[in-house]
Amino acid sequence: MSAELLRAREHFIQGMSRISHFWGFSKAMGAIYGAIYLSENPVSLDELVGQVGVSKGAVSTNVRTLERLGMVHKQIQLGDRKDYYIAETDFWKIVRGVLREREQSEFDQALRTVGESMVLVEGVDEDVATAVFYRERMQAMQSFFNNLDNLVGMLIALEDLRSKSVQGLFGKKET
Amino acid sequence: MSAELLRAREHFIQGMSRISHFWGFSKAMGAIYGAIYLSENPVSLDELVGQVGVSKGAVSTNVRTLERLGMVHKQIQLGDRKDYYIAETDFWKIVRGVLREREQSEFDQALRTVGESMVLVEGVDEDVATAVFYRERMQAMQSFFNNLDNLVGMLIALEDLRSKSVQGLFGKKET
DNA sequence: TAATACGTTTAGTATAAACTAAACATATTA
DNA sequence: TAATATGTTTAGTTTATACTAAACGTATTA
Repeated sequence: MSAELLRAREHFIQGMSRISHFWGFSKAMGAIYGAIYLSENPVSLDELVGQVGVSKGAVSTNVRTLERLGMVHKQIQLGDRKDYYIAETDFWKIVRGVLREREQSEFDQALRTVGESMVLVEGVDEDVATAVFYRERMQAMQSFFNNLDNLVGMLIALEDLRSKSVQGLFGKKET
Repeated sequence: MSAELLRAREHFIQGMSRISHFWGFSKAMGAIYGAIYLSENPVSLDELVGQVGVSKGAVSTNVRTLERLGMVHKQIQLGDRKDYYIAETDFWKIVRGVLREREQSEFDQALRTVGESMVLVEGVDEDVATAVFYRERMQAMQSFFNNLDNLVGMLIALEDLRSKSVQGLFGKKET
């Protein structure tokens, strides 16, 4: 492969690493996704080890996470014991997967914790003024998380619509 | 303050730590915000040291970040050299601030990197098939980031509307 | 001017995350 | 059955992050 293409690939993969890290995943995971994404053919684990330059163990665990998130798909080929991977290219589907897998459970946790705190404030009959204040604030916070939850739900729904070929909603700056 | 309230406060603050960490900030930052959020009166840096249980240096840097994000506001009181902090309670405003400060710059970076990679692919006249493939894939990725960018812009706009008292859009599950 | 009260910065340290190398389990082939 | 090829798990190490303790700078007071 020409030096230019190699550099382009390298640069792109670096960018994927950075984004991955930003979203709270490991850099290697982003790099691995990038490598798979820029492959015309399904990629084996050992090829990834060579291309990305991390150990087999790291590739194994990272690729498993990628699969769980629906970012790559395993492809077993007949008469070949290797696992091959291809990239999911519907990014909105990926966003849905990540939101469902991570954000939703975190949001639920947040809601639960705030709710539990509110329960703890119930039945306090000393420090009345402070208790009232706590209730108000916690209530406001809970309300926010509920709304955020709804908003994420709306986004997922919108993306579901979009994936069903309703076009034009998000295309303003499309290049 | 009663033991119940203290426990409620503690639990709430723990939750804020967790959320903070989830969003890629330090746990201490969330705890500090929680402590300020649950204070009826403006809180000084030294009070925070006592309440949250981290060092003065850590409080100093974390509270500065909180202020930069618009999550707390400094309040200087006449004839008092201490800085006091109060919590921003408009969470959508906070979301806007965080989006603007962090996500936007990251999105821009992502767009730039992908763009640069595409430039590197331009003018490759060997490996034509591969170059075409790279261009397609990178193009699709860039398109996605553009759309994401637009979507975030839409959200900020929606929240701006909401903050101008257009009600009912996000209230479905409000408690 | 010295002493005090504050917030900030810095050098060093602790901790958590993610990696490597190697052992391992399992399936396939010779 | 032994040897090989594969993916996974584990123990240990590296690295990045966030903290602590203390020095520092600056403003205020005595």
